[in-house]
Amino acid sequence: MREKAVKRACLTAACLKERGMLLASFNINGIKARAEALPAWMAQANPDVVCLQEIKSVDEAFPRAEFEAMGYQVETHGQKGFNGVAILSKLPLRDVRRGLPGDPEDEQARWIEAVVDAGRPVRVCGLYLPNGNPAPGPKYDYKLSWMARMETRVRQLLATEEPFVALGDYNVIPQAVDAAKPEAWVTDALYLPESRAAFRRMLNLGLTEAIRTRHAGPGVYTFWDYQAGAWERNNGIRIDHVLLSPQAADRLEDAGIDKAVRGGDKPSDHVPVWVKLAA
DNA sequence: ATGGTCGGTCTCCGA
Repeated sequence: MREKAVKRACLTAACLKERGMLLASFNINGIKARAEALPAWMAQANPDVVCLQEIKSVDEAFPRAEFEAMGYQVETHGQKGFNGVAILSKLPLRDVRRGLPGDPEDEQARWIEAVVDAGRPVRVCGLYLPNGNPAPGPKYDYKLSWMARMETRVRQLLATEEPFVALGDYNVIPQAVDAAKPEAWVTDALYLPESRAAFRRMLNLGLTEAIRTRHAGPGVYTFWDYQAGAWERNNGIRIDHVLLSPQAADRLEDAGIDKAVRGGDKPSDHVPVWVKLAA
């Protein structure tokens, strides 16, 4: 334990080469409600970088001091009541940007990015993609236009040929295998053909869907509804994703889902997903 | 076959 803590505190190039970089994403469904479960998971998983979604908090109300005391730099992009994203990092962050470009009228806090400036730098994009229900309707239109804006940003970042990771709650079930009961989702914005096609278009630009590379197959989910005993029945969907640019994918060592978190005390309806990159 | 839940707050809406 003690040895591990010392290792984690070490930011030299030699230490990074030895241990790589652990990046995670967790839709916490409210920072206040997760006041115990989130620090407990972080203390156990010890991610270098974690992107949070649905903090449901303004920046001033986010308990930053608690996470700073755990060794994290805290960058939030919050709003009152809904949405809200954050990046917490044990490694130094630079070039922090809040908001998805492409629509100055969009006031929803769903995108934050920053460059992790340690060893070989990696840009991290933390995202909370719109749910889009009910579909059709204005919320579905917003989802699809948001995804088009994200594709534009992804194309810009790909052109730099610098490694980046886009991780978060995508609110997209990519394939039938990613739902316990796909037939129940056929009219849902998370599974409609346009949503899936917009997600696939980004993959087809050359991104790697990291979780699928390690966990292909049925029964692998990241979200279980609070209703109807979904968790107990493993009636889940896989909607939290980690997409890697080609230069980040070169460094992929492992990827996973911390499924057990869903069975803990006062859980979010999502669980953390993570990737380990070589330094 | 069926009902059933949270979170933040806008005591309803979003998911």
